[in-house]
Amino acid sequence: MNHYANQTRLLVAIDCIIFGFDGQEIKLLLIKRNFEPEQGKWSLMGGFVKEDEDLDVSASRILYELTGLTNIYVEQVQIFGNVRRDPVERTLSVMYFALINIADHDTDAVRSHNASWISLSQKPNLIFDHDEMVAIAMDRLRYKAALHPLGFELLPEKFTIPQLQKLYEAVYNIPLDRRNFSRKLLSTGLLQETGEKDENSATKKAMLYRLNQDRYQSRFNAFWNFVPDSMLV
Amino acid sequence: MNHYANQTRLLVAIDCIIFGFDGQEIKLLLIKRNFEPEQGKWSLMGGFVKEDEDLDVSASRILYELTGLTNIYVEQVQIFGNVRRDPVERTLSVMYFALINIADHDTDAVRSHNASWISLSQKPNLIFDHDEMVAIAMDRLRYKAALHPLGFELLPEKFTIPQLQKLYEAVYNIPLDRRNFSRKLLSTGLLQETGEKDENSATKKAMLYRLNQDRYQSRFNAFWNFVPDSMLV
DNA sequence: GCAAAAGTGTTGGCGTTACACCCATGA
DNA sequence: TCATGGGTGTAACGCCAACACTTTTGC
Repeated sequence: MNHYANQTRLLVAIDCIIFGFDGQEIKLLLIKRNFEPEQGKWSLMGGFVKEDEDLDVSASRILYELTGLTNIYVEQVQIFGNVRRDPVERTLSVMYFALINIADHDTDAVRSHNASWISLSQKPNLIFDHDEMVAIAMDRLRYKAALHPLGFELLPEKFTIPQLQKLYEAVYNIPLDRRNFSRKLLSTGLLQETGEKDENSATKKAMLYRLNQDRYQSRFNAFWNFVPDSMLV
Repeated sequence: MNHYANQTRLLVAIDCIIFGFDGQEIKLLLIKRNFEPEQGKWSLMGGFVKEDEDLDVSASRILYELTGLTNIYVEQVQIFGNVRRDPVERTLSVMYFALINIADHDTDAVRSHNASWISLSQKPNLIFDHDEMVAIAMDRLRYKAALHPLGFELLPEKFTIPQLQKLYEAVYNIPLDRRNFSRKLLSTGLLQETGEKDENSATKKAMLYRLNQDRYQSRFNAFWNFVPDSMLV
């Protein structure tokens, strides 16, 4: 037995929801399509899965093509499989979400793909079911970030607590108390002091921290709420 | 443009992790394969996605074939896509988990598929990557049940609080305090009294409740911890 | 010195835990 | 009437939201 007979084979694509953070707002990396179908419209970055390519590898390849980055944080969210989701031909789509630091990426690669960073609040309508994908990815981000310390991938390697707070405020669109946020975060023991300070500040310079990767991996499931319960209803 | 040229098409299967509860233990519905490949070994229930079938429909069809049940609680977990996960031929597999009340299902359909309910503690090794799928599904169940009131699908329509407690104890393999469990649960307002009592008990008969479906839907994300934080590390 | 941002302390309320106690049932 | 399991009460503790105060920096 070396193959399954009489079974349908289907096209399988990857679509990437790429989140970035510029210090103020959550942004999405979107492309204005200069190819068919739906040329001229906005969509997520995507591509077809190849014959000999694991799904995760495929997602990483597509992200690399657009951003020039390897070792990005990616996470499979779900697969979309409605028969008529792609009007050209039935295509399944595995949705991945990625978190990257906007400052890191390769601007040439982005430009050559006709892509741009667009804030969530100004997102245009996207093709197919891509709007729904973005909504689901955002929900996932909120859900996870409410329970786990998340989002370090969206910041520089060395970051300050106020920067991380800004990120959380952007994710949930609410203000958080500076003092409580800081204490809760430090109590996790996830941050290592670098001894340096943020020179960009015009006033008191905040301490720069680095993520303790080992502890982050091992204690990821030590749940932890950054957001008041009332937010999550 | 009516199709995508020069792209690989792939086999896509569904595999179902079917959880049940018998009042004491969490069980899995597994089949002893009387067909190739891997005839004679144990596996999850599965099947190929058809040409004109949405993924969720495909999962429901496969569950119906085995259990005779419709309107089962199913949830897509993730897609497995490693190139060599199926030794016969590359096959992607979309993993679904289902929760059903063991007492409900169609025993003839189960028997004709050579399937059995097997407690997690006695699970045999399964084919391909199905062991990994079960582990991931169990993690998902634990994760969700820690945050949301979950598992009503595993119980009869009318159930007692002690029954639900037994379920939670089985999911986490830990004892829970009867009194605290009961109060926490009632405080959610998710349970409606039926006025009836459980006649099966030999001692004091517990009150039977019914799930308030509307409230359950709308407040699912009102997070809620049944399990001490220490369990979740 | 002043405004603006960062860091440290203190409090009260609320939810959770860990118990003791009472009730219903059948043998 | 006793054993078993179900239901209600409560006190201590800990966490967290809310808010006051101090420190650093540049103009």
